[in-house]
Amino acid sequence: MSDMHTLYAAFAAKIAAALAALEKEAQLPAGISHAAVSVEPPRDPSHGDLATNAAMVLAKQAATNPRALAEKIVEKLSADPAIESADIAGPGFINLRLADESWREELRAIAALGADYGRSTLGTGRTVNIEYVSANPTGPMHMGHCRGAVVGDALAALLEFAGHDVVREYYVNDAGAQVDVLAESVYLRYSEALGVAIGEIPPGLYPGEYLKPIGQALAGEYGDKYLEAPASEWRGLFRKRAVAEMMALIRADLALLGIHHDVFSSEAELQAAGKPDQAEAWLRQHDLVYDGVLEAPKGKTLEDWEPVELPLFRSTRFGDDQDRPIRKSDGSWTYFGADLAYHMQKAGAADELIDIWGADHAGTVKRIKAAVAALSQGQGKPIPFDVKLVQMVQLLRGGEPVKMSKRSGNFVTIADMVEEVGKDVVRFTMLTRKPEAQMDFDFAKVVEASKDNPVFYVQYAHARIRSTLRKAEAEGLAPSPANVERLGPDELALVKLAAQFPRTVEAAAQAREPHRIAFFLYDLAAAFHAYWNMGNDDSGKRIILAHDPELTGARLFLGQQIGQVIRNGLALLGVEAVEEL
RNA sequence: GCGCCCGUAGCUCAGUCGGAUAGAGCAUCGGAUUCCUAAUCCGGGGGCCACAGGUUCGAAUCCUGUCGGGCGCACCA
Repeated sequence: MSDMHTLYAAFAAKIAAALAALEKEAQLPAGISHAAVSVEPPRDPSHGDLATNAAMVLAKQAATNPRALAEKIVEKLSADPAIESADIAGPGFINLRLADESWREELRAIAALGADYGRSTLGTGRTVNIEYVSANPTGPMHMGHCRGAVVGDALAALLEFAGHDVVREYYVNDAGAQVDVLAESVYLRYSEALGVAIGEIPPGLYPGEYLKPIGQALAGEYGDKYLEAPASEWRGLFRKRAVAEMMALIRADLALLGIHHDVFSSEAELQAAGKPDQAEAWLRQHDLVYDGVLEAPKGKTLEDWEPVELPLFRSTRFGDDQDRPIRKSDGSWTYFGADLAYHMQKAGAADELIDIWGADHAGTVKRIKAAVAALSQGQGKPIPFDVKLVQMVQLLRGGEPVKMSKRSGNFVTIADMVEEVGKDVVRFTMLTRKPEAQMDFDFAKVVEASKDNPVFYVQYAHARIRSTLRKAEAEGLAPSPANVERLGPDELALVKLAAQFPRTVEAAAQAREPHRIAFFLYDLAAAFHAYWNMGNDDSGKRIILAHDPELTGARLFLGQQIGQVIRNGLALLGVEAVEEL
């Protein structure tokens, strides 16, 4: 389905046609760029329904002044019956007022497209791989993972709705030192299950209770077979088993948030397949990796620092502070060394890559972007690659910071959080802020069902609509498009707002900012609540009017479509559109 | 010391590839409920868009610098 079905796109096309006609008549020079021409609703509704800056941005190239050019454009547009008026305002804006029928047509379009209203062809034919969460498989998901998980998931849904093929991917870091520590921690629980007194968990190991069941399961399966055995005999087995169990735990936590990935990629498998070796060989051939010694860090003094020769990637060529090691001194891969190979693997099956990272990894963005650029260009398939950084969330309860201690394994888990405030509140709250700004998450505020909480506000608007439709049905009244011409200005104003949904989807997808959907829904809900309350002051403005089934049908139809748009938007955010509150 | 992110109303935040008189919620003050869900609505007050320069027809938005907050800064991930 073409995005030309939406009203804003259709009028952008009309303006383009007017400009083309002027070119043909040599009123405009041919071949000038129209890229800066925009068609948007003016901030002030009294200016009209649509405004374009075409005359202002083209005047210089056309060697004329904006108002003179605007007059010519207006002349062309005025011929269109869908355009009721076209006026020139301010420095050269062209304000258009559309015929009411245009808005009624859009209302019918919402009904016809239903759940597909707002879907775009923007990304058709492009596969985007979006990697998010990728938490280490060493324990349950905690709050530190939550925002990135929600933002990544909403972005994936948004890009999909905008026409892209989307691959939701999770990188399982099952090859580093941390999973050996995990294996040891599980071994301790295994011993414990066999009756060994383990006492305090030694520092450096994972102390969480969640490892106990794995130790017990292993004790049940293997008895005391590994109790006296050297680590070399059990480490691999325990590691593999522990990672599998942790990933099951993590998937369950993600499911609580409504998040499901398409692909889980294992770092260990990547290394076993020799991908990092291949990348290193190529980089060395092209003098992008060399053996060298790093300088001591500047900002702080490290007592145990000593110079070591390592294979270094020349990230300084790409604006990084220093070159970065791809292997450790024992020959094993650094995270970065494996990660660059991993990104090439992803690039093989996608046209674009997006990573969602926590802000604490900001320092590593330059090196990975540099490596991906170098490798993908060198291999003849340069790939757009975007790293979105998600800022920290400060957890509060009634204004006081929630204390967390990593050492004791005492942290706020996602499971706790979803249980306490609910999936919808967690998701919506995380999406009502732009990701690159820090945010506070206050348990006390967020569960207040009315005050500070936009989730309920939007859901309430939807619930009101559904409730009205139920009540009307009980009275034998049904929504109908038959008499939409009886809808008045207050009602068409709602349509005008809802009609911005498709362009909001496209703008949000292009900017990769799912939070714009959340704010749009808030505005639409507010407009509906205001409309609703008109019926409190003037009973003639209520939706259900027993004496006038035709007008009632038209208003119910309007409400039905507003509800549809709210549902479509909430679906992108992964928030439920409730029937009642 | 260096890098990245942020700085908009008392508080929490929006602000469309630069566009017309900078918006919303909370808080505060004043109103609306015999009536489709008042978990809602209507109205008032509240701003040197951190500061200083620059770019241009036009800057909260782009550039430079300063100040303030956060995050990070050897073979951790």
